[in-house]
Amino acid sequence: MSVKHSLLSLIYEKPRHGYELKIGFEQMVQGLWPLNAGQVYTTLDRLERDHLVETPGHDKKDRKLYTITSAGKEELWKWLNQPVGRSLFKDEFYFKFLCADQVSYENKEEMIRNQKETMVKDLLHLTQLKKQMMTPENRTMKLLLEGALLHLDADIKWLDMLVDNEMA
Amino acid sequence: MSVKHSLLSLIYEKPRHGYELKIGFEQMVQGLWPLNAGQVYTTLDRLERDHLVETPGHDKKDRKLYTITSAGKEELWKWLNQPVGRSLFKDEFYFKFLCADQVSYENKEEMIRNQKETMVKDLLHLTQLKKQMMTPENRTMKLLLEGALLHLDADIKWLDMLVDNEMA
DNA sequence: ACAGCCATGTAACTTGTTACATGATTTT
DNA sequence: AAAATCATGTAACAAGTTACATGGCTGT
Repeated sequence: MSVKHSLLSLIYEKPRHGYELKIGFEQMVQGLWPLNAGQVYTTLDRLERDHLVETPGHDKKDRKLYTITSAGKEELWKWLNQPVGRSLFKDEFYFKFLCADQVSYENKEEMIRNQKETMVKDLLHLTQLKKQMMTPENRTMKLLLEGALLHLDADIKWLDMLVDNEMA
Repeated sequence: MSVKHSLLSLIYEKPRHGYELKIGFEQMVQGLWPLNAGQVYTTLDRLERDHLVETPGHDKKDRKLYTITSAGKEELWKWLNQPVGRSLFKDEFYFKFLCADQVSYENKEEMIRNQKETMVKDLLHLTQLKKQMMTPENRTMKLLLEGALLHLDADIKWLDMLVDNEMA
């Protein structure tokens, strides 16, 4: 969603080199968002091009150290304060369902079943993950997981409701 | 999220020309997702390049008529049946909040307040919209809106919970 | 005549993403 | 020595998005 801004966040914390950012990112998202290493470098190139980060020097092992610029900080604050919108179609499933309606899709029930299946899997996975969040530095992640689990609960109920409605 | 597939859906229904697709799209999403006319044409070019649509002829007013190919239909069915994933970071706000945590953002409360504000606005807007969905052909949209409203309710409550938690 | 919508398109750019290449260092 | 991980990068593409140009048609 915004690899770019997450890298800015990590660099803001302290100057880092490319690989360190990859590791930092994965820690931050608890491996829930796999990131191709290459993407770190392409994104860093673009950040540097836009003067949001700089590379004033290297570390002892000659790895390029990225630091955030003042423009970079501004961009980061701006992004953080910008509310996210597009309530209805933020969730792609709504959009898919609308398209299915448009084409009078005959397989809506299977579609819903598939969606529910992955959501139930996610529910279990995130529940597991939440259990592991016991230290204070995991407090935020735990809050997010709680939010996500509430979402999933609601979604699954809504999908059940949809099925009832489809059969009527 | 997938303009491409929505255009396929509209073309599947019946052959259409570019502008008709723009109008169709906007009707479909009830204007909730503004679409630049140009995007229709760039997307159509790419669909044609990938042999998902064809332009076998023109209509009376010499407008290119797009029709869906069998490959296009397959692609559409595939997309419809593919469940959407990435539960946690599907919602960009979660990700933002994580980044805010990473940088020890001091303005979390404002961030949350801003987010809540737009969500409340959305809530009102979508509630209005839902009231207008009275005809049978609006049945699906009404269901989506109900889902989205449940989501918004849950989100707003969660945001309130976050604020409490931040102050503790 | 003029405003406004109908209609089509292009050039340029952003972000995300992958596949692949390459070599160093560390662990087993 | 072989395997794994550390580490950096490039080329290419997908999808979204915008600004802009252009001209026709329609109603007032």
